[in-house]
Amino acid sequence: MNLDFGLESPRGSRIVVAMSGGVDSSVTAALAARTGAEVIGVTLQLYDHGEAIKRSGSCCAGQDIYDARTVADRLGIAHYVLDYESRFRSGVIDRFVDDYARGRTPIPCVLCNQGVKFTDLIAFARELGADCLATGHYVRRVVNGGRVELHKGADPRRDQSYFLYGTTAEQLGFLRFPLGGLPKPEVRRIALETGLVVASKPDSQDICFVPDGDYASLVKRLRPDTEAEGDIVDLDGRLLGRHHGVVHFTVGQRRGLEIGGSPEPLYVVRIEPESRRLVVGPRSALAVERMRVEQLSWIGEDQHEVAVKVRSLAPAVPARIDDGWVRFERPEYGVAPGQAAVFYEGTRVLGGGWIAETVAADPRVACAAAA
RNA sequence: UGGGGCGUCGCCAAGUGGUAAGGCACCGGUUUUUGGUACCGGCAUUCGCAGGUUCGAAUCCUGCCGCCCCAG
Repeated sequence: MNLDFGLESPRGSRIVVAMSGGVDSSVTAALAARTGAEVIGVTLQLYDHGEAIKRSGSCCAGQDIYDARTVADRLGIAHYVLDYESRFRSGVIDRFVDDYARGRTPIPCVLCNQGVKFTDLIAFARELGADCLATGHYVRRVVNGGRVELHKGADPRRDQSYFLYGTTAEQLGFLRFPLGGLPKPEVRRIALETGLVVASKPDSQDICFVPDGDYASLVKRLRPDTEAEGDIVDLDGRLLGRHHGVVHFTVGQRRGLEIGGSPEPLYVVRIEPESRRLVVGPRSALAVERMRVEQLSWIGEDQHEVAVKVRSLAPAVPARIDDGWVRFERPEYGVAPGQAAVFYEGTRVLGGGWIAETVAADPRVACAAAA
């Protein structure tokens, strides 16, 4: 286990640890403390004073902040709580909501990591005179010659590299991910051995700022227009039914259409926010042959032949990048605008960007899109 | 109110005397630091209604109701 955090001499160094109040970041703090370095835990208060207080296992609010503090006390390290609510609101929640209003499918975790967590928190850590910022992400930072690389976490079921593709080389130089080489059970074991109160706390899941997974309520509250009803049509434009707001749907989605009677399942093929129309079709209509990716960011050099992930859980598939367009070697299913495309070479993260538009493999669908 | 056809779960639909397939939808679970997907499980004591025949009917008979088509 790499316990020196990549520091010349841990003793005498200062490590800031981002503590969410969960098991992973708590163990990260524990490992940092073991090095003998001076460790400062920082917890970001990101949203919602009231509602999340009783809810545990979310991240960065109420009970979780309390848990982080308890762990910090246990470890005998300093602990700060930073109020980042307003920037989280504008940098993550507002964009999340706007994406839905535009018929796209947002992925807030990427924005949160790139903005609030890394940009802002790194700046704060530097102000504190820290030598590095450690987080509990399951990714690996590999120093290869003079170059710092970002790799997938060793535990394939835990890998979080998809959410971190936007990390810059400069940020990577300052970051440390001590859990990247560990399997989750080992992390829990360390938590138990260290006597952390969060040792058996459930893994967080869903969107952290959305209580009980009901993201639609939040979006509807902030953008009432997203709950306007609309038509559900097939690939030929025939009316099949009505829906209760585009906010409830994402490209590739099957459930919730409430349209029965067809011999095979129907999936959302396209969302047209202006007309509030939902175009649905069979699974074959979901096949995408290429997609346009915006705001490309590269950790290393850019490349053309890559493996690309279009969602967090999905094997990376071979593709070729040309001028902002990514062509899949084989059609990929359920590619939703608004999601991230992340490029890999083996376990190494090359970079990524936002999926802006897709071109269906089935010419019928492409035609319908043009119409 | 002449002729023909049909009425089985929310939708589509098998089953024509032996004790209600399947698909879609829906619901639940599993998986999961995004949304979704996928997978597993649940889902008609009852076949438009009422009688009758039979050991036994969704399946046969009679009547009624409803819908569709073709003619007028």
